[in-house]
Amino acid sequence: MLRNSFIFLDRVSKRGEQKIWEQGIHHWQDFLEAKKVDGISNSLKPVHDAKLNQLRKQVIKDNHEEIAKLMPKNEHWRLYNEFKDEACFLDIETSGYYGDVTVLGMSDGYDTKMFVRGINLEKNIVQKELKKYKALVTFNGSSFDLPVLNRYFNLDFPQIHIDLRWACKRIDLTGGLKKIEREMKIKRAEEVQNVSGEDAVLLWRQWRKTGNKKYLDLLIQYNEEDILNLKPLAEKVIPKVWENVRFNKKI
DNA sequence: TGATCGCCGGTAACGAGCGA
DNA sequence: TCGCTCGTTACCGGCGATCA
Repeated sequence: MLRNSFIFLDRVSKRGEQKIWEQGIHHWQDFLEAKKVDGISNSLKPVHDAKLNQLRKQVIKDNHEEIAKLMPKNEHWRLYNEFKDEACFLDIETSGYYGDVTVLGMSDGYDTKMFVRGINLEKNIVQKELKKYKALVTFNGSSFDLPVLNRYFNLDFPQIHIDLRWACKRIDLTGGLKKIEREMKIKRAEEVQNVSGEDAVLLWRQWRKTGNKKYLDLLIQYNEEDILNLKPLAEKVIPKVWENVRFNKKI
């Protein structure tokens, strides 16, 4: 997917990328070997060649931070296959509209780690955990989770960031994570099937008020379900988005 | 090589929609 | 309800293709 992409080249739009593919140039190597590419001026071709070589080097070095900078943010989903084994599926709960972070869940797709305010949700612990990953996968994280975490902990996120909300939208999947999960037939544990983001706020308040651990456990389970479902969602959605882009079904 | 024309990308403004 | 980002649209400037 990554090595078939040309979208990161200056003055190459989605339509421009289609035109490159239509000329039989499907791979970076094809582009580098071509003496002339229609739609690319002779003066721009060496500039693009240099950028492709630069990106190729960063891929060989596995330098995810540089790759993240070179690829437009809204096209980071194209890096999923390259980095899915080093990706962190992440979701947060807060105490209200853009309030304090109460629960932070991270998963590598197999194991989950939960961080709870007042227990183990501390900047240095979170920072250390985040550093293990080269990519972050969220739902609406670019608008919510990452800005909130940034404000709460003053953290930077140099990783590749794949926001599944926008990947879903490209294949006409809208309406929030829970609705999309149902449409994609991704199951959620019965106990938290009817829990919403607003309920998560209430669960936190109940836990703080009563000290009854059942509220906290349910909140943690809800967050855990969110992050565990992000992986199957990415696995289902990203190949479909690529198919749309690659075969010009919808760009 | 220079002139012309048309297309395409960049940018700004605004709206939509999602999270808790 | 608030804050945020992305998508859409319109406009403008620049680039590329073509021709003489």
